[in-house]
Amino acid sequence: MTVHPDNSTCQNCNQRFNSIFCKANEDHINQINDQKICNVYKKGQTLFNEGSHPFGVFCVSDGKVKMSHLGDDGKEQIIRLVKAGDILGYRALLSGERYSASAEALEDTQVCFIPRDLFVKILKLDSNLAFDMMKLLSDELHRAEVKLTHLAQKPIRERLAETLLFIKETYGYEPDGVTLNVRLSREDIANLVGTATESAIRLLSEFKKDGMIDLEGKKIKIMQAKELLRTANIQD
Amino acid sequence: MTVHPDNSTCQNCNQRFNSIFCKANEDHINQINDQKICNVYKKGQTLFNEGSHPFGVFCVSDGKVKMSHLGDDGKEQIIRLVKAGDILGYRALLSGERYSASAEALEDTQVCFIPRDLFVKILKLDSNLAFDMMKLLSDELHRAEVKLTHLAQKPIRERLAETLLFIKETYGYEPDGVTLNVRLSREDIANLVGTATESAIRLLSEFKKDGMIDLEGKKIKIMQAKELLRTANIQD
DNA sequence: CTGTAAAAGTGACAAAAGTCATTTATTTAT
DNA sequence: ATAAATAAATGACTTTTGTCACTTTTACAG
Repeated sequence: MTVHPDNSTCQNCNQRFNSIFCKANEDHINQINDQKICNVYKKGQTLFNEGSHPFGVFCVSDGKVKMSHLGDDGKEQIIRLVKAGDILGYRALLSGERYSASAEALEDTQVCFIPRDLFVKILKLDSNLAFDMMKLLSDELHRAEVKLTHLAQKPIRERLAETLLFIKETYGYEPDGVTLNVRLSREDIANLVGTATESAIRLLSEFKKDGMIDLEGKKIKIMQAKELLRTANIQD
Repeated sequence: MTVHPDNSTCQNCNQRFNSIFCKANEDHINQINDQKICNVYKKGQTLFNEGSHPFGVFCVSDGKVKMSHLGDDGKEQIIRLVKAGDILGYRALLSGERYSASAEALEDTQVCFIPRDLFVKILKLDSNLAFDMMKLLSDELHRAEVKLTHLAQKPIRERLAETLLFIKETYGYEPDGVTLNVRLSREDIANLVGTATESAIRLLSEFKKDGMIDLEGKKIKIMQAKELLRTANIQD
């Protein structure tokens, strides 16, 4: 991971005006800056595990993280993809519960940890931040409810197409304008779609044969976004 | 529906200390009482529809409501069961979006409408309420994520057992101590489980044959909760 | 009441998706 | 650079679940 000297303070963080703290006042930003603990997680490393206690929230300044539940039979279900500027770990903290999901770095990722008490204090003092937090939770709830409905009602083919578009929305393209800007294993893709790895592999091959995508190892290129959207069959 | 004269003010509402407003101060309760608009919805009537604008939140003082998404192919997915003491309509309001779900009374239901501006104002002034709201959203998000995982990974038999236990948790039993205190159509049950109506019917019959439940029209009696729990195969 | 519509229930069949075994390719560590 | 481990791909097969057509039962309006 590149070292970002200008990035080591919250004031100069490249996500300063991109995160939920964008509207926070200088005083609060300074307090966060004083108490934050920065950390780099290598690809595959775990930020926290399902079942452990939350002691604060994580703020991602660079990198990518997946959050997942372990199903009752040990199969992973990915419930969220986290990008730079996002925070994570707030759900359990605000519920007053242990983590219900695990978080794992998808690539080398730079994260600042904000202690619980400070986060809660600022949330109490800054009602705008509290409203932004409620909006964030409401938006996530919406996403979860839509996903839940699609899992119950849509065939895997449509869900895979939707998932690819979702990855595009979340992480965007590489400079070439077609390659998804993240490397996911076929298993991760399957765990995002909610299907068996083999089924995901087969359908990806079909999508390639149909010319909608192109596959080069873990690189996925979106060749026909429109056709993919049609395949996803999204009406909302 | 029985008329509750003592129930017509928030101060005397039988859900006064059961709702999210239980810790609100007297002044705020008085303001809510002054501005609230009470209404009775008959069974089958709609409180609001997916796609329309939220102008406030609903507080249920008596009755039961289902909230559901319409899937892309027109099939309904029930995403929440609402009981007396619960509020509804807050998700869209806090997101600043239109309703993403519809709400329909499952039986005659008494509801108070709290205007948007008042709700937001009190939320801004009372940080405890704001935190309770964040907790509510976080809990709902957790529920949605668990449900999403189960939809992706568990067979319908397990999900139906889980759904019956969920209905029990939500609405409890009638005085006999075994009959679920709500009448749902087979279609509603299927839309809660996320399956075809015929599959739900078949499995309910199996559960009855196995002695776990008893069916009398729309009455469902839980005969062996433990066996049902084992069938649900829940590890968390 | 009683006819009509809606809901519940059933069977046969088709489609979708998962599982298992095996091969091939790609990483990774030494 | 190369062996070993891990991931991807593929085929055959099974299981699960959905669909359609139909019968029976229940609810309800006139």
